[in-house]
Amino acid sequence: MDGTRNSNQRQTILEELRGMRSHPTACELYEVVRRRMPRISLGTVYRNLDLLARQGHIRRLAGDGAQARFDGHPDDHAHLRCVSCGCVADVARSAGDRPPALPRAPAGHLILGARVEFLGLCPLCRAELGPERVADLRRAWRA
Amino acid sequence: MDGTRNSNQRQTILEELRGMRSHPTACELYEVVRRRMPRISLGTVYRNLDLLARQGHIRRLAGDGAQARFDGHPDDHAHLRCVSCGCVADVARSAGDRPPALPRAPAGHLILGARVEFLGLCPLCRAELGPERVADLRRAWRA
DNA sequence: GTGTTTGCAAACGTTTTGCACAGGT
DNA sequence: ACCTGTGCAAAACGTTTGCAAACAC
Repeated sequence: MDGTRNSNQRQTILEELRGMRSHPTACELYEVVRRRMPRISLGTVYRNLDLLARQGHIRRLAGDGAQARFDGHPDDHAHLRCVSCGCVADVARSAGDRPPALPRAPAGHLILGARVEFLGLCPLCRAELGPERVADLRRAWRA
Repeated sequence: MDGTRNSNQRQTILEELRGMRSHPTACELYEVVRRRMPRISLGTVYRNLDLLARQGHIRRLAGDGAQARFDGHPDDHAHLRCVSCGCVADVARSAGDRPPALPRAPAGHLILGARVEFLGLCPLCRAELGPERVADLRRAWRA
């Protein structure tokens, strides 16, 4: 029917990812899984994360340039990404907000959903930039 | 005051990026700029894209894993990213939709705005996956 | 003149891939 | 038994960095 089998490795990777509330990179998850399966390889972790993401069981958060991060809890929280350094923080989802209406898909495409990502500054970058730069950014975003 | 100078390279990179409606990767932009400045180096393109993004003049779109893409028109259109292959298509912004309300920022953070990214399937991946897989994805996203 | 920016090339870290073998069904 | 999944290591890829020379101010 499907061709995909339930390997121990895949199950363990999924369990461990589900078990953590953070958004680990592939390497971080590799380290965690390795505690239960010392002989697992990094390549296997990558292959399975890719597969699981394609099947929609987990979500891949694009790292802002370099590392991708993975989210085992696709639906409970929103993310706030620092526009300066790219780091990600969780944002509590408030009661009122609802997903944006889905637009009509361009020809041939299919729209499944929407992801809202909040953009801003983390404490470190905010301090590093200083008040003037921060004011500049606020102005730029207001436009 | 600022320390940054207006190099020819930086100006050209910004002009070319502003001149295109797509979301080129650094390499693609490098190729384009090279037609005007044959001796420019890829490193310079990266350095300037990074600088311009930090200053808020352009926006870096996190590639869904690998390449980062850059957007010279920060505000006119929404993006539809294929959850399978990661490619990006433009979506016309319809009149009704407005940016989601901004939540309270976690301590120390500053929220500047929100980006909505639609997720779905491009025509190629939709065909490649086949009706059953597509139905699975629809179900997974409805949850 | 001073300090930023560039070109070049080498280094870096992440991700992917080829292959022989192990493992699930 | 068949064919998918794995471990391993090497390669590929995007991106960053060190340095001396070039340039903007």
